[in-house]
This record gives sequence, C-alpha cells and structure tokens, in this order.
Amino acid sequence: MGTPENAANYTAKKYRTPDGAPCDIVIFTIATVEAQIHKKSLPRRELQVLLIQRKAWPDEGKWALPGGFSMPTESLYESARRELQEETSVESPYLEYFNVYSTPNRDPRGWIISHAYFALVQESILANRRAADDAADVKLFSVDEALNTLHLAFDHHEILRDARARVQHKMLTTTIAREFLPEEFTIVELYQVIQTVCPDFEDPNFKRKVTATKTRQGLIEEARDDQGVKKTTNRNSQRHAQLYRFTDYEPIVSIYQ
Amino acid sequence: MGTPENAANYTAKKYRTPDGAPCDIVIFTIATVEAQIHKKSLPRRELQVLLIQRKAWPDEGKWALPGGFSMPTESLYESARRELQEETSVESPYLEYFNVYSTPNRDPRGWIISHAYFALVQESILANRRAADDAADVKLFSVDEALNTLHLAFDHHEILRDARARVQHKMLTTTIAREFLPEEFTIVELYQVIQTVCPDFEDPNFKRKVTATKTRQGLIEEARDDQGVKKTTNRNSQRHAQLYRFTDYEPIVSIYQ
DNA sequence: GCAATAGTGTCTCTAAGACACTATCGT
DNA sequence: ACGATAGTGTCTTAGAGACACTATTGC
Repeated sequence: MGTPENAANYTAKKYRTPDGAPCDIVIFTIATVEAQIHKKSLPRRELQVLLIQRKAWPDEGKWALPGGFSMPTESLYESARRELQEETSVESPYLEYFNVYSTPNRDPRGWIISHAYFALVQESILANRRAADDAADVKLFSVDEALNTLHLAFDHHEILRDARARVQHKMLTTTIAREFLPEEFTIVELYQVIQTVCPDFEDPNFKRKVTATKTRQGLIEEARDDQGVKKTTNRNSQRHAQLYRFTDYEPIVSIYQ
Repeated sequence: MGTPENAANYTAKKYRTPDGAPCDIVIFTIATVEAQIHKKSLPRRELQVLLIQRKAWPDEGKWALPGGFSMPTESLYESARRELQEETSVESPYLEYFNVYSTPNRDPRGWIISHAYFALVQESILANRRAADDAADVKLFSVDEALNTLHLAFDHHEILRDARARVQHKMLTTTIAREFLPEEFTIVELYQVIQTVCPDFEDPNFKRKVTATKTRQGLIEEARDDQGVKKTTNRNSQRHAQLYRFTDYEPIVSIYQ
C-alpha cells in the first residue's frame, strides 16, 4: 500500500457499501381524548404517535413509523424534515435526532442503517394530515397502545420505546413542555403536559415551586397585555387562572449542586 | 405500482446508495500534566483527546479522530468498539453514541455518513497504545489545544466540539465522573475531575453537599474494608482523607422539582 | 348555594451558602 | 513548629413538603 497523493489514486468501493440510510420519525403529539361535556374542566389528554400502515413488502400491513430514504444531496436532518413535512405540513418543527439503528438484518431489503428522529407537534397541526403515497393509512395511536398491543414493522417497537424514554427524560430536564402548549398557558396545563408524558411525575406543591422559588425564577413568567396587566383565562375553570409563558432561559441541572 | 407479495418482487438499488458508514470515536481521557515534585499534592490534570495523523488522501497529514468503516455484519456499536480496541486495547469501555454527521460533501471520497461515538478511558490504559496501520502517528492532545490550534481533518473539529459539550453535560447530570476515577477516590479527586471537564463548575461547599445532603444520599458511599472500618488515603496530602465509591444509584434531576 | 378549580397561610424540617475554625501528619 | 490539605461548627436565609384554608364564578 502506497501513499496516494490525491483523489485520482483513491480507489473507492473496495468494500460492500450500505444499501440505504433512511430516516424514521417518531411524531409525538398530546391529544385530547375526552372533550369536556358541559362542565368546564381540563380534558384528559394522552401522548400519541403517528403511524403509517405499510402497503408494500416488507412488513406489508403492519404499522410503521413514517420515514424514507435520504438522498446524497441533503443532510439527514433535511431529509427528516422533508419527511415530516410530507406527513404533517408543519413549518417550524421541533425535530431532534436521537439514535441510529444498525443491527445486521434489521431490514430484509439489505444493509440499511436507519436514523431516528423524534418530532413534537401540536395536536391542531395534525388535524389536516393526509396519507402519503407509500402508505395505505395514517393514524394517531396512544403510545402505550402502540407499544403494548401493536406489532410494529421492522425494529420500530424498539425505536418508539427509545424515543419515548428520550422525550420523558427531556421533559423533566429541558423546557420541551412548551412544544405541547400554547404560547400562554396556565400552571395546571403545564402540570398536565408533564404528567401526560411522565406518569410518575407528581408534586403537590408544583405551583409554588415553579413560580415562587428563587432558583427557578426566570423559567416561566406571567403573561401580561400591552398595559402590563396580568392576563388570565377561565377556559379550564370557573375561576380565572393566571397565564404564564416560557422565557428564553434554559436551566442546567446538576446532580452535584 | 402493484403490491409485491414478497422479496422476489422487491427491486433494490433504484437510487444511489451511501458509499460508506464509518464510525469516528472521540477518545477522552483525563491526564496528569504536572507530576507533583517533592510535595504531596494533587497534580494538575486536563481533558485530553486521542488523535491520529492521517497518512493517506484525503486530508493527508492532518490530525483526525480514530475510526473506520463499519461492516454489514456488525452493528455500529460493535464497529466502534472494534476500532476503540484497536487503538487502546481497553476491554470494557465506556462507549456511547452521540451524533451523526451527514452534511453533503463532508468527505471527498463520496456520500459518507459518519457515526460519532465518544469513549471515556483511564489515563493508565492509554499508556501502552500503538499506532494503527492506517495512521502515521497517534497522540494525545489537550482538547482545548485540539480545538483552538489544530486544523483537524474532515469535520472533526465540529465532532470534537459536540463531543466535549455532550461530556460536559453528562458530567453534571450523570455519574460518568466514575469513568475517570479509581474505584475508591477522595472528595477532592471527584471535585477535580468535574472541574477538569467543566471549568465553570465551582462549589465551595462541595464536600458537604455531596456527602451530607439527604437528596444526594446514595450517590456515593464511604469505602470500608472487610472489618467495616472506613478506608482513607494520604496520597494527596499529609492528612488522611476518607475514600468514597460510587453506588449503583443514578439520580434523575428535574428542572421542575 | 353548590361545584369545581385557582390560589394562599402557615408550620416544620432540611438544605444552601458563607466563613472561620480545628485536625492530621510528613518534613 | 510549619506547611499543606482534610474536615467541622455554626449562623443566616431559603426552599421543600404538607395540609387546611380562602377566592372566584358559571350554573
């Protein structure tokens, strides 16, 4: 083996190369599952995931994560964003890479390394979704239902499980809760989003801590109108509740201090 | 387009496929840079990264992260582990996937999507390292030096920067400090590891909080010998200091509670 | 007035943060 | 005795956690 001086001497494709580098996208939303009937109260909400029923080999008929093969002219993020827009037509998505899936023979079509992203989307944006041409059907499932009762295509069960774990972790350590909330929200709505994603989360003093505690000051702030008057809403109750908004501040948490 | 019933109908390779899916590994260690001369005291330590000088096109002569092309018979983790062992001969590494790099034309050899791992290795293990056959030289660099003064091959500057950010974040939110420490360590040694990776970390009451605070109880415990007597060391000072060990407990931190 | 949700008063216990102090031990 | 690092005493202020209480308003 010599030391080639330039590209002309480089002999590519000496080895087998991958048969594709697709993206799979775990599109999460928090959906209202029980509308309030007559009484004013917080509706029940649950974490859902968008799945597509495959209409071609392999795993025809099974539910799968949306996705598709990436192209050499785009980065994987751009590819994922393109796929996401095809499904949801969301313009400025929360879209984050979280893992790669490369177990040999995970896809019968060949050596296919899949890149998994998750997206957080407001329920309202998924209202006008449409089926892509490679899918017989598109549907939102409760994540619990998808993991416990469906037989997903490929290794998508593992991908969905990993995605949920990642979102649960980020829900407690970052401010991604904002992706599931309107600009201005009440404390109870925030609390519900956290609990919907992290069922074990419980904190009787939540309101005090999130608003009054010095170390957390700056995380959220009271919403005010043009005159500086605090804004409230009574959409969830008879009594008006203070509206809050997230600030730009992203706290860093440490196990040591 | 019909609905093919099985693999025989599947026509693969309709599109261009990637030219390779390599792994790049950011191998971190914390190295002693000033041995104590005469006096007993903590040596200065710094975060270092292992780099390889390329001896072939492209970017011949530049320093690069160790890595190599993965094979269809192995997962990317196995591939990364194989590469890591070739460089360091470490048997049970801390090795974690953290990102993918797929910008078009990031590699002049073609459509090459690189998978970045970071490894945390004890300084002692890197003592008997050897050059792999595709590298002219192997060397440890201070991470600051590598980022500020070297011109790394490909997009390895970006990869190294991302890896450092990830390790800094995990240093504060997980117990990866253990990877840079002996089984049993003093509080000051732990404090130094955290500060070496995260220069902004400062906490005058560190010892109190990490040992006495209820919410952190279970993170570390006092090292004891067979008779249950507390173990101490005077390797860093004249006075003996208590030795501690990490437990299996991994705390979860939240910005809300 | 009732129901339903929003929000407060108040008490106890624990932690944070600061700073000066004591302890140990090789040289 | 000195120097260097390990570790403690103690005080003030803030937050956690619990629980019962008051407030608002549509019906």
